Amino acid sequence: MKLSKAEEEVMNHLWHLKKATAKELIEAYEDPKPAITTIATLLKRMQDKKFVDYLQKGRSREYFPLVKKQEYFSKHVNGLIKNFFNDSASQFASFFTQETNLSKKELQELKAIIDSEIKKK
Amino acid sequence: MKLSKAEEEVMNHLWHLKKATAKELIEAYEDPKPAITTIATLLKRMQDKKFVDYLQKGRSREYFPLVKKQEYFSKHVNGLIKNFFNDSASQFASFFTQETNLSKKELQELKAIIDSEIKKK
DNA sequence: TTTAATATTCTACAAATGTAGAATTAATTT
DNA sequence: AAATTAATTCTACATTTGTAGAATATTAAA
Repeated sequence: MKLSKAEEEVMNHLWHLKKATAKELIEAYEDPKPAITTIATLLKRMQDKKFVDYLQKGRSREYFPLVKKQEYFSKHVNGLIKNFFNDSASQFASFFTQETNLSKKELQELKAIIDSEIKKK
Repeated sequence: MKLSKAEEEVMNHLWHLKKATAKELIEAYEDPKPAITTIATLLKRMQDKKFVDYLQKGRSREYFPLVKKQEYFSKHVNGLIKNFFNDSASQFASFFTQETNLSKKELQELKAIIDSEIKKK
């Protein structure tokens, strides 16, 4: 199961805030902010899909993520890789490295990360 | 503008084949293959969106991509990065490196690519 | 407690998507 | 030429998505 675009945006705010009410989520949006009922609808759908749950706090609900960004995202990336790069992560990686505009500094950082990953193997 | 999931799949086959008729595209699918009318619908929608065009070849049409995979994909990735990593490609990169299961060999290749990218800067 | 404010749910609806049968057109074979 | 086959277009329809007003319930303020 996957979140829709609009749901992903909610989720993203929620990951960031860790937990939040509908109202707080709206605040996280840029203008033009969506109607609160829109957020409510999305949250309900997300709950159906088991991506969030909530705790009743006073009169309102405090939603929280049921999946970690990492988890969600790694699945997402894997789908992407499968879809576009015939399941070759390294093909994707090299593409990525060449196409995104990483600065020299960022590339060096990335290299360091890769080095430490290599050491782990 | 973006392609839908199903359209992306057609596009992917098309990038691979370079050019193809609806029929040839279907062959590229795994079972259960979609109906040819489904492919036709998708191709027409993709044409409306200016992602493909065709040349009439005898009785049928030979479709070809109007956008390069690279182009399409780099936009796509950038959207993804923006969406999930607050526009930080390096954040995405390090995530990616740690989350996907690249082998030692692949990591070393990646490192080499990064090195050559660093040199270019 | 009447009223006002707030939160949540219902209902709605247009647009996009996935999917494909029916109809039509064009070419090929009898 | 008539019948068959193949390609393309039309039409259709169920789902999913984005969006939010109307209705309802709950709580706080007057």
